[in-house]
Amino acid sequence: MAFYFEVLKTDPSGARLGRLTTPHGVIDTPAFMPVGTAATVKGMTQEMLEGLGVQVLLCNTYHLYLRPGHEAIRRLGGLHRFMSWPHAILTDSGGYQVFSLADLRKVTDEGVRFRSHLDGSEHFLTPEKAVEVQLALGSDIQMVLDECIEYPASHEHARHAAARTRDWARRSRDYLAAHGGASQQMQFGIVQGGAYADLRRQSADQMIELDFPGYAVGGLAVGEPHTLTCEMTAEVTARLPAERPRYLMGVGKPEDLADYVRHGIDMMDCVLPTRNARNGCLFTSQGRVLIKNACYAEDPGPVDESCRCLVCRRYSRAYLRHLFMANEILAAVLNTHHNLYFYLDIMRKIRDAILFGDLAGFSSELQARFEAGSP
RNA sequence: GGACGGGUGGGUGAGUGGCUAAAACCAGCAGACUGUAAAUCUGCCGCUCCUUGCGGGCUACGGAGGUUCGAAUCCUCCCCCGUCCA
Repeated sequence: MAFYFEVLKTDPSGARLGRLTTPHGVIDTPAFMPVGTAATVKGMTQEMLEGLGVQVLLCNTYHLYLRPGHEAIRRLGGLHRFMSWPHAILTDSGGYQVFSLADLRKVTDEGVRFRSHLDGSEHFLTPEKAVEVQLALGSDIQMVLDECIEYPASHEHARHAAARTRDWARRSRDYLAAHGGASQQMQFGIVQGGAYADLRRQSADQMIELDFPGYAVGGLAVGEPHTLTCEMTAEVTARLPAERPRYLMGVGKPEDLADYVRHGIDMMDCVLPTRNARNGCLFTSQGRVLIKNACYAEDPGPVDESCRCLVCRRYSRAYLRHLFMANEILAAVLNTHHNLYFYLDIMRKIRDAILFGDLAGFSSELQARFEAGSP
């Protein structure tokens, strides 16, 4: 079996230490997946990512379908070879673009009509098409097309989106099976339901009924309070089968990662470490450092005293600020490197904490540090 | 020496009588960023006062005068800068 998920240890909190085996390597869970939307984690080379210990990347169906085109990538030997990433890849379905490109699309039961953000051309993304594109890309894990909605949203709207997501999930599953893809790629169903517990439970049950090899919780972290994100997540994970991986999509802030894990989450992804890095926001053990702040102009110290990453070991805040202010490309590279290291380091510590039975302690320590504010 | 052109807030540079503390961009200061339309976006950006308000006062478009109810904008002289001619 090319895919294999095992839970090695379960914490009393519900946190799980696990291992997801894919044709392109093992993923130690709980795992954080850097976002490489357009087949690149902006600013990072694949070698750098490997050096950081990244085991799985997230890439995007919608973006790669538009450019360079999934067929081109197929002809070039698939996404792994195309982007020279021999490790695991999870592809998102384009469901998030239903949310983020709300002005450029129209959703119907059949699918989503997008007007390309690149050239205005029209494209119709159906659940089947999303599966087809992801098959062409050859990712290890593919996501079903879902309808991610905004927060706040009415119960009615959330119910409709969840129902549509369920229908799309069924179509996605069937399409993959009909094309013999189920043995090549793991397909995750996505639970929706907005901020409504009853809808979340219902959506979870429906996804379980469809019997996916893995499940995702989508439509969260779109503006709602963190406690609500946790509540919704808990509603879902309480019902999901223990032996299958759970992926909370699009989270989160560093200080919140352990909370999600404690609610039974195995996988997460987020643009925060990479995007914020490019915008000059560095995550540290003492809180956020906005490196462009004037107070760092002549600060010879490292970004984070207690960080062991290459950037913190070698460069000063003053230098990083200079690079940022001067609009140097290296600023994005170094900042991204640090932030990803920071995230992956937290995940490492989380896994250790589960192993040693002290996740609660680690979690509150994380929260406390961030509440203390910026250094 | 002469002829043109030009001197605007930290910079570039709009603005040719009131709607102008003065466009826009840059620089600077601060903030945001959660399955990436993001190396993006937002706010502030003369000084000052307070009852922080589409609030008051002061200063400001090379300098000094003047015209006008009102001038960065018109007039006079002066000082600088550029180009060209001697």
